[in-house]
Amino acid sequence: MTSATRTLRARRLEAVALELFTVRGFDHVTVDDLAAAGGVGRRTFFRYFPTKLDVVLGQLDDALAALVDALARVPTTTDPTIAARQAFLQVNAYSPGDEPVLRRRLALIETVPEVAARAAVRYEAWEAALARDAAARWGCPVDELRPQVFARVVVAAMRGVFTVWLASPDAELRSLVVAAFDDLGRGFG
Amino acid sequence: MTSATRTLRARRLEAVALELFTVRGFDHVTVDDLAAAGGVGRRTFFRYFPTKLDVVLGQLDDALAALVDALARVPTTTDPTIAARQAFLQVNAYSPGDEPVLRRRLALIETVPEVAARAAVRYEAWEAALARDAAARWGCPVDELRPQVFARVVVAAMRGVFTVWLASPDAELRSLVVAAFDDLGRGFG
DNA sequence: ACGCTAACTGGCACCGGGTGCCATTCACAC
DNA sequence: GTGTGAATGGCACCCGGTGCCAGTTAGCGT
Repeated sequence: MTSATRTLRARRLEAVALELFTVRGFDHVTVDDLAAAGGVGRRTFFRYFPTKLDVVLGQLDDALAALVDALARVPTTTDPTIAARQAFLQVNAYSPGDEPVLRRRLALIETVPEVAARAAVRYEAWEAALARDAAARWGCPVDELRPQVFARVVVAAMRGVFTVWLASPDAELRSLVVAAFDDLGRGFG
Repeated sequence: MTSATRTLRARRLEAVALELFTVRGFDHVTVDDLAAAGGVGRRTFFRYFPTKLDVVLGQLDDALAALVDALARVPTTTDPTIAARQAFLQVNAYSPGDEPVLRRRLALIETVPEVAARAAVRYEAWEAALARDAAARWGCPVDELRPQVFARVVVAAMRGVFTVWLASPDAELRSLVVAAFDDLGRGFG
């Protein structure tokens, strides 16, 4: 099987799974269901996805890679907050056609606690990347309070943005991101 | 069985479980082990703790209640950031004797991904409480961007504080909390 | 002291997610 | 064709979690 076929199957499985999840509800769909619906054996399913939960979060890793990339592109003299803002604006530049899928995904993440939990674990990698970047820009050790807090705070802000965006269909993702980062820059005092 | 006996058993189970977890590692301890070590049936174990994971997070709920309480005590005219700072300082006022236990707990939370995930779910309740409080103080709807971001950001900052505190044995928890909230108030710009 | 009731207990069978093992199949090279 | 390596998927198994139910215990009124 070529790697193109592989990602193809993965995409098929993912699409079918998301469909089933949104229709029947996450925990009323067994892995056997997913495998059968994807025309694949249960054992094979677990070779494509490490976990039932990870089907929902599929491309989060790609997004992380994109984030790291975008951060690296911002000049090292730039302030961490500005840099992070830039990076997130780039990463979240979805084409309008992708937004419905994104909405579905995020809705699942927010609705199903287990999936939310898994997402949180995934976000830790984001936090680590952001902390490293911020520490480099500030010229301080990574394990100091400031970069550690900064990194977690940025990811948290993005979560907040997604929540609000999900709740209000008319809101524009970009402007929410900008507003959130403005708050972070100015401070809440 | 009196409720006093109940919490007593729960405490015993919890203590034994934490011991086993730190010695053998979280996923090399089965629930049967925990039950047996606590001198209790497996089925009964699950009546004390809804999940193996929740054994580690035991008193987080009490802490949440304490937080809500502390927030309610701060005058409504006070700024949300100040109010949250106050509240967290109160909630995290551990007696020196409790710190070792707290350290163990937090270490487990940071080390074992599944536990971290569970903790993240628990923190959502904190975020909701903080968002409600902040919205009330700002006089805006809860579902707006600012309180939503604020709430998540505050919890994130606390997570950062715990991480740093855990990594440096000499650091004082109180001063870290203060420093983190100072950053939030001033902003990172 | 006696029995009644209600709560607590824990065994048992079961489900669903996840893994190791292994025989089979398939694509591709020679 | 034949051999080789990867992908497949069936099978048995482990573990966390739940419903069910029978046995035990604690507390109460009489």
